[in-house]
Amino acid sequence: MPRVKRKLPGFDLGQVLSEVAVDRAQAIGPQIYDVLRRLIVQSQVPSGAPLHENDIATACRISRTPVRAALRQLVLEGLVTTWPQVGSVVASIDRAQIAEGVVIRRALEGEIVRLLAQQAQPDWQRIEALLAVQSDAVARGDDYAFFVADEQFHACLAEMAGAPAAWRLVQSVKAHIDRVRLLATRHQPGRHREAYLEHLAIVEAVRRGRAEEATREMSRHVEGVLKSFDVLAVATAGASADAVLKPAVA
Amino acid sequence: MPRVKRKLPGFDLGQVLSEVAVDRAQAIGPQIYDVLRRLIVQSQVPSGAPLHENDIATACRISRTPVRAALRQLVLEGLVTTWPQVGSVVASIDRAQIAEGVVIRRALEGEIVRLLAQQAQPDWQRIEALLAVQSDAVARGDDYAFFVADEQFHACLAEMAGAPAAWRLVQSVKAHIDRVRLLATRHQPGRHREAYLEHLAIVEAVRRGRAEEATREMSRHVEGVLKSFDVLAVATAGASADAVLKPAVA
DNA sequence: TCTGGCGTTCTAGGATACAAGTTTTCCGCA
DNA sequence: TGCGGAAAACTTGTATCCTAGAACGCCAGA
Repeated sequence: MPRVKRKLPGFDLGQVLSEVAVDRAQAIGPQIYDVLRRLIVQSQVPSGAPLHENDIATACRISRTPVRAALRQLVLEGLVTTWPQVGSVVASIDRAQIAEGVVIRRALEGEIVRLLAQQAQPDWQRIEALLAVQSDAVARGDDYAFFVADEQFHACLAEMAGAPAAWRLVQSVKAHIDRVRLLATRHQPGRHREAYLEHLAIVEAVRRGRAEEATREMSRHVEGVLKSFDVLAVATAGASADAVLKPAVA
Repeated sequence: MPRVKRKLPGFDLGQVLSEVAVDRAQAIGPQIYDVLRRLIVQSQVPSGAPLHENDIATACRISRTPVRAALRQLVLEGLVTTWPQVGSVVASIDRAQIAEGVVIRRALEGEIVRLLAQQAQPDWQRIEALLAVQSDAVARGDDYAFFVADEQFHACLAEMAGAPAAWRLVQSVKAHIDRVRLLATRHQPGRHREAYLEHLAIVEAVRRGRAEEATREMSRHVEGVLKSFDVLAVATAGASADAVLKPAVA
């Protein structure tokens, strides 16, 4: 079995990338990185899809050099797998990785809300505004809007806790987790309302200065993705030979 | 004032790199990354030293391509700063960054020992062996040997806890912390003995299954670097215009 | 039909060439 | 001597070319 398929049936990377407009006045590498990362996280480029440097370069009308830089960074994040002299593919999602991501987020974001509850003087207005956006997104059933607001909410907490580096680390594991969350969304109609309520609980605990409670609520919140994974595993079982999720037993 | 000095007085990168032997049978980029990272962490290439792609490439008898790959990765880790069209330098060390590194390590490694104390069946023989090496290094006053054994000790804990991704994240912040520790070593003659005793305390707590105690001991342990930073700040105050440490007020 | 070997084709890695932008240098000039 | 300012000499960023190695496909042989 080849490690990298030439083409993934029913998927055309060139078509997905054809609308990408690169700004030649800015550095190209980071732009390609941003585009590819977003496409992978939102599963517009599915697991196992080949990411050949040449294909991407020609689709975006640029050379391979900035494409290589972007792919290397995605490899470091674990979103892409590259086999030397063979090719690159979008990494598949396995449960162990998600589970460890949960451990990492629990540790880091738990610490973030603990710091917030203990010492910082949060900008409540900003948090309230983000919660309002989430509430609105839930009411409208706009999953993508909720996803964006959720990202901003967590980033806001980290920023107010004065932990920018911690947030960068969280982001690198959050990418994998978000892939699962976004894929599972349509199988979990009520999940976003749940997540919103968990956010409320976290904020309430922080507001009252209850560090331990805030940490506990954050743990519960980030652990939610494990359920999403299992829902997704059931929903996609046997759906396709090119499994989105890596089999539990490799 | 230039953002990147052409040359740092009293320092010759070419000389440091002249002994580097690249294995043309392996990928070159990762080799250069490893070399540069080690040189920076061990302060054999000091803060502020220029890292021009061409200099490195010619010194190692290779092209700029793999050098660029290595530098990009070091930039992501925060060990190198690159200004577009201007140049790259070894990043300076500032206290806020170290402090946040401590927070991150406390969160992640605290979680690691908590997991170990709660569930895992650690390989005590391996831990004991590493502790013995440390004890030996302390007795001989071999700072570098202790550094290596310390790295292995922490890596061992993470591995046994089944948290390889968490360990990778720890490593990325540990690099900055190690720079401080290694620089401060000669100003803190008893520090390694202290660190060894802290390791013992951590292991003892884990062995007894006392998760909270293990976490607390790990916190104390990783916080030690803040003292090292302050010792170093005093020792190097006014030592040089090209400060190793970034001034508290930028 | 299956299998094994060999040549073609494709891939990423590295080297080299060129472009765009910044810093330094140096010369005319007051 | 001090000061603009233009040009030279750097830098990193991008494009293109070459190469080693892996996978595919064809074909001969059983």
